[in-house]
Amino acid sequence: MARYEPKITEPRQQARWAEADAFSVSNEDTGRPKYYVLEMFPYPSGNIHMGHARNYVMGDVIARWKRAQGFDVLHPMGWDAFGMPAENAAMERGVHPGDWTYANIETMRGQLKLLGLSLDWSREIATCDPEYYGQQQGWFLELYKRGLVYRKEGTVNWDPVDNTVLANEQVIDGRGWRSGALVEKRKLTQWFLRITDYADDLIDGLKDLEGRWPDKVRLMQENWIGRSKGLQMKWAFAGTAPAGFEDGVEIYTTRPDTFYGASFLGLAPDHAISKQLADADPRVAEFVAECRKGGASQAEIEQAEKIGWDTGLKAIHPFTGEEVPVWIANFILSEYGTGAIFACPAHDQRDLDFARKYNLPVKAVVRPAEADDSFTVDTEAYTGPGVLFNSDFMNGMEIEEAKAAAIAKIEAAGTGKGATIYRLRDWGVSRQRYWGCPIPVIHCEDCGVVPVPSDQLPVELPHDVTFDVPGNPLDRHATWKHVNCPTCAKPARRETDTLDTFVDSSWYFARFTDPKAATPINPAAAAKWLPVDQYIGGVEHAVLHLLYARFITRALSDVGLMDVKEPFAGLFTQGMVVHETYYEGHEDSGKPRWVEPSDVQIEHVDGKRVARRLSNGAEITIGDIEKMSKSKKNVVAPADIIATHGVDAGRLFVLSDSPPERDVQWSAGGVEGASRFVQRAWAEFDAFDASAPANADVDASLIRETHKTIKAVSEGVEHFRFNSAIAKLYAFLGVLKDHAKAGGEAKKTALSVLARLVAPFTPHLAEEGWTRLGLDGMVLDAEWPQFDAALAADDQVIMPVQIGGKRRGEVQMPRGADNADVEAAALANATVKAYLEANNLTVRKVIVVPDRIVNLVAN
RNA sequence: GCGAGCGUGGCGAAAUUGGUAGACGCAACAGACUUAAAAUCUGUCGACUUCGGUCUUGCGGGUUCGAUUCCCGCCGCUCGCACCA
Repeated sequence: MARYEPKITEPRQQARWAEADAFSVSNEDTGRPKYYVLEMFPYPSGNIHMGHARNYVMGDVIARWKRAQGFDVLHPMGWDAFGMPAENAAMERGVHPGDWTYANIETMRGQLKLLGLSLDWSREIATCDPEYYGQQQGWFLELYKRGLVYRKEGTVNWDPVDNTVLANEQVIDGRGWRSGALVEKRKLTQWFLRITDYADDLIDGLKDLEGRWPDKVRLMQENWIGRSKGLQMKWAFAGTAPAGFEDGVEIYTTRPDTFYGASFLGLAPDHAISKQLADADPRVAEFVAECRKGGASQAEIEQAEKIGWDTGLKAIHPFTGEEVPVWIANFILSEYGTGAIFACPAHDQRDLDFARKYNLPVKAVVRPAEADDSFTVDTEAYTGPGVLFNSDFMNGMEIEEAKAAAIAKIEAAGTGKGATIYRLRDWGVSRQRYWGCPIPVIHCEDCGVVPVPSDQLPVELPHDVTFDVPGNPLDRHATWKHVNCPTCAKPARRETDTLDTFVDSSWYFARFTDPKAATPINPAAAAKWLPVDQYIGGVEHAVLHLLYARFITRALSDVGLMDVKEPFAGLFTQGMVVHETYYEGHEDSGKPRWVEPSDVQIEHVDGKRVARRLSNGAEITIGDIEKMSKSKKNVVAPADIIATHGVDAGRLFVLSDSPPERDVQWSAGGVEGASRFVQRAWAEFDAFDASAPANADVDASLIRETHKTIKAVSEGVEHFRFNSAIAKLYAFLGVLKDHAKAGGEAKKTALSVLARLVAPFTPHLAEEGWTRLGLDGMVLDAEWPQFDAALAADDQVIMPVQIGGKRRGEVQMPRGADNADVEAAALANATVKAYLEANNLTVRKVIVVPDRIVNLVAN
């Protein structure tokens, strides 16, 4: 028997698919239902790694499976091609970012094609292509016209390593999401997109995604948007008010029920009043400066002590008329709410810590239902449910009731009103970088901000730029920014900021529906294909890309460019590919020398795993299992696996070992197991003998097993349980082996089912098997097999007999047997009888779960 | 601190309306084939056992005829947010 040679068969089948142009899909109506499956497109960093491979293979399984079910499947691929690494390469190696990017795309496209993915390459796009970003500039100006884009001076997050501004979503633990540098605050005039206009809709829309998006991602978005309902109101000052605050100071609270526990007013150090006082008094200025010192990292915030400054100002309590002091406090954020609060120490831990430190009053106004009015608070604020007391008109009310009453009273007085505020900030999209989409506006001294006329789009990046000094190459380019104003023709200045690359990826899925359209989006094509039915990618984009894309989809629909609300009807977040690490030296000493897996051999000594370097035999340390990364050298390249085991084995392994949402641990043994599967499956196809006679007994059993397998694999694929589906396929191979004597139609059907069921996972093997069976055409065009429910279940079932919940015997019964018959059989069972007698038990009750189990309750 | 998820053999894991715990794979061990090794094939593979059984899904309780699954309380790990009023 010939060994299966992936090196020969895989290129052969890929050539057949290419010859047939099998994966190009038309926008014409075919009468078939549509299905759009998309994986998050890659940044062209240089190589396709195992993480990419797992992601795209998952998408390919879905795409091939849906195709077999008769759908028109759109499965495109492109490149998220703008971004900092290209500029870093330019700085380090003197190559042009564009040249570097396009060379990487070339390499990676070749690597992707090796994977045998059912991709429609005719729709390929790269976001750095002027054809793409020019259309992006087009819709950007549409949003500008509608007021969804604006420019303002504000405090922004400045990444001192990448020399650019970052959006809030891109700052993690106070550090740049890409560079890891500590982010600084700077005042700059920047472009913003009004994502906050959509805050409510973005939260409310999450409900419709229930069941199709992971709960975790929906929750993260909800928390990120951070909607809270409360009261915004002014507190008047007693005596002289700060200039401009004669009406009082505006505060925000979610706990208006605790008004009577108010102890002081707190202002953020950046609040306008704080600044005014700081300008007048150097001691205040010094205090404010002190507040700014604390960093933004976790540890620093946890340790940061609450500090305050008594301004000497007094504010008037809106209900009691009493005067309360006004403090500047470091724990109050200027960016949230109004940057000012009223503090109720008894029911807020931060306020309490502060009040205890500065000896401010602590008055409890909410008590647990079971406590009485003597309830007080010591060092722990009471934030639980309860009843109001010490609160005049609110006494006896529950918290929610009291909130409503307090808001109503303030609204009646006209000093404030109920308000909903959000944690979400508008999206700052200006980047002071070269390799991005130019913001298509011109600054004219006379006319102000002037959009570039549409007939002058795209605004293309200049090619001749230098990276020898820090800063924005566009800004220092000799000629590019000097243009004449489109309105008055006077000399003017082109905007030199480029757009955040997350803008590029916020609409690419729509562009894929007609990537050559003369407008950003072809409405008919978008209507045909959108939303994306199944989107697959990493969970790290839960509040970045996935939130931005939902926003842009809504915005583009609102300006009439398409008509879609949610871009991704279904989302799946897949786990990473991880690998053991190996090193010489001590990790603790800071200088581990990482060793590549290809240079490592694992031995078993006294039952323990010991690693040795192949090259010199030295014993080395086995480190943690971590995400594959170049820095730790625990990388296995897809191309190497393909060369040694073939694509199909690699595809099978990344899906077989762990549930798709969990990390999968790459192992040499694991992929060898997958490779064995491919060989064994081929052996079954290859052993097929069309002339072998039918064999009634064996065939009947094989038919049953075949239908069971169809059922299990179909359900596994449907519910993203690829590992379970593959386990069933392994088991089916065992069945085929056990039924070696089967013949005739039953055998042929079983094998043709095997070919179709493995096709999403190991498509090349499937085609080879299909051809070997003498079947026409390609598996690719074959229908997904259907199972017969009656045949997918055994006609005889083994039912365990439990006594008191412990298994004591079993009876074999026909499927669907009457409970009475089952009970009789169980009681008549010799083993069961013997046990009952030996333990002197009498059966009191019998529970029969049809086709499952019998439980005898006895004593 | 707040929120969410997870915890099952030596390892990755199955067991989705409460019904035979450990499917399938890896590793390991034994055997066959081989001059030998690899590959391949066959078998064993949760723990203890007086071979009758007993115990076993992080720990402790509870509900139930029956719990990996539901409830309560701990312990541990992972992820997200983090002074958000």
